[in-house]
Parts: sequence; C-alpha cells; structure tokens
Amino acid sequence: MEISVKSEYALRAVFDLASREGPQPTKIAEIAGRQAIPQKFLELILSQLKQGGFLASRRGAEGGYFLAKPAETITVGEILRHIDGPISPARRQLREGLPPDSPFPEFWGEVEEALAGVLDRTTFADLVSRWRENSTRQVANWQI
Amino acid sequence: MEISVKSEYALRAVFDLASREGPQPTKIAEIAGRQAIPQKFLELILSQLKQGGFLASRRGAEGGYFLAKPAETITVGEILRHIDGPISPARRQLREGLPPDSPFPEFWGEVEEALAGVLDRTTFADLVSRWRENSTRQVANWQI
DNA sequence: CGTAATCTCTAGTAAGTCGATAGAGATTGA
DNA sequence: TCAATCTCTATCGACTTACTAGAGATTACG
Repeated sequence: MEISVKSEYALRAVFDLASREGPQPTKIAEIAGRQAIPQKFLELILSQLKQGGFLASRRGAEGGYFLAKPAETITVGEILRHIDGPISPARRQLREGLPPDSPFPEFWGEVEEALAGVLDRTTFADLVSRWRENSTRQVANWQI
Repeated sequence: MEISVKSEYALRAVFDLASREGPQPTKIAEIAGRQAIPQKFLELILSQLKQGGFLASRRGAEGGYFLAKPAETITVGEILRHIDGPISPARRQLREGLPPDSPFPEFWGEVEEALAGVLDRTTFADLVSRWRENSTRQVANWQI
C-alpha cells in the first residue's frame, strides 16, 4: 500500500522547486541537500520528471531545474502516476477466473475515487501555501 | 500503491466464506477453486487470517474454514492491515532530515483518512449484499 | 481401530523490484 | 579554455513477493 521512496522523493523535489519563486534554476545538489535525497538518485528522478513535462532544466554552470509550468497546475496525483504508475490499489491482471458478478471491481472503483479525490485536487501551490502557514504559525509560537 | 496479491486473495477468501450461510466449514480446495487462488498459497493465507481472529477452522475429514464472527463485523480495512500492514501510503521512516514545517505529514494524513473512510466502512456483509444485487440484476437481464 | 481427508507448520526458492551508485558525455557561463 | 552542471547508460546488492514442498497433527467414519 505504500508509495515508492522514489515517488516520495519526487514529490519533495517538486515541492522544493515550487517553493522557490522566480525563474532562476535550482541545482540538483541544493535540492538533494535540503530534502535529504541521495544526489545521484535524485538526478534520475528529476530527469524523469522532465520527460513528463513537469520540470525544465538548464545545463552548465549556473544551470539547474525549475518548474515547467505554474505550481497551481501540477497536482500530487499527476506526479505519483508518472513515477509509480496507476494509483488504484487493485491489481488489473488478477481479475481472470473471477465470477463476473464479483463485487470487488466496483469496490475498488470507490477506493480509487476516494484516493483520487485528494491526490488530484491537491496542487503544489496548495502545499506551498500550507507550508507558509505552518511556518508563520511556528514563528508565532516561537516568539511567544 | 498496489496492495499485495496476498491481500487480494485474502479478501476474496473471506468474501467467499461470508457468502455461504450456515456454520458448515468450507474446504480450502473449494475456496481455491472458486476464487482462482493457488491452493498451497491459500493455506498460508487462511492460517494467517485465523491467527488474526477473523476465521476459525476444523481439521480432519469434513473439516474446513468458516468465519469466526458475523460478516457485519469484519471490514475490508481490517483484513488489509492484518495482511499487508499499515495502510498509509507515506513512509514512516522517511521523515528524518525533513524540515519540521513540511506540509507532507498533514497531507498524507488527509490521504489516509480518505482511504480509511472507504476501507473501514465497508464490511463483508456489504460486499455480499452488493453481490446479491448484482446477481439478481444479471438474472433479470438474462430473463428479458 | 484404521484409513482417508483435511488442516498445520516449517522451509525453501526463483524471479522480480527497489534504491542506489558509477562513470563517461554533453552543454553552458565566465 | 575550464569548471560547473545536467544527461545518459549500465550495473548491483538487498530485499520482497508469490509460490511450492513435504512432513505432521487432527478428525470423521466405517
């Protein structure tokens, strides 16, 4: 039932980029450091996210990665599907030999809907604004 | 994001037992046949479900498995957790090195809630009654 | 009592996936 | 030109998963 570590890294990386404003690229090494991700592994992940059209990059000195589109238009669900494949917890293949009136396909459909509801509704802009709220709340507590 | 094949088999097996009324035990071989599950594998699974208190069994000739409690009191979520472990898609360990104001823990909490909402609300009695509805609907169509 | 039919328990294992690493190559800025 | 960076391909060990084997324990029944 768990998502892969790779997906978790991917989400963190996109979030990291979404939380920096402006179009200046961010170096892989910086993201890796801030988000506690093995750098060489992160390279693969970022490259894959670029293939998916979520990120863009610039090579060479002062190069790096940046969002290919606004954070409001990237959802968590999209990233998960691109890295881990379909989100449904049910196995597609395993349906063979099952009676045609099995209640499970319908049931898994409901589960998938519930999941997709949250995953596809949440954009990285949402995550960033939540993060800002948390930060200010923490600063407030800090000052008391 | 997928559940294990083992869990899927476990759900089917419990459903199979829930759909037979009366206290007479059902043989492993029968369940395996009807639900298209490798028999030796199913033996392990049923034994594990018995450990969990969901099933009971009788050995020897005319032995077999049966529900240890009413189908109304067994939820899909319980079975999944007992076979596959915690349901949350987020990794517990992977939190180290993350900034304390990360928005992800809260987000995963929401996802888990959405999932648990469906999984813990659905009992095997629900699945059986759905199944009966599907059957009659099909029979109805058949007769037309 | 004895035998066949079942469940029960302990190992084991082949294949695949996952997380990660290595290293050479291409591109860019200064 | 040189250093910094992304890019691409290959590889690898550890772990998990799905499944199998086989002997043992228990029960119904004649």
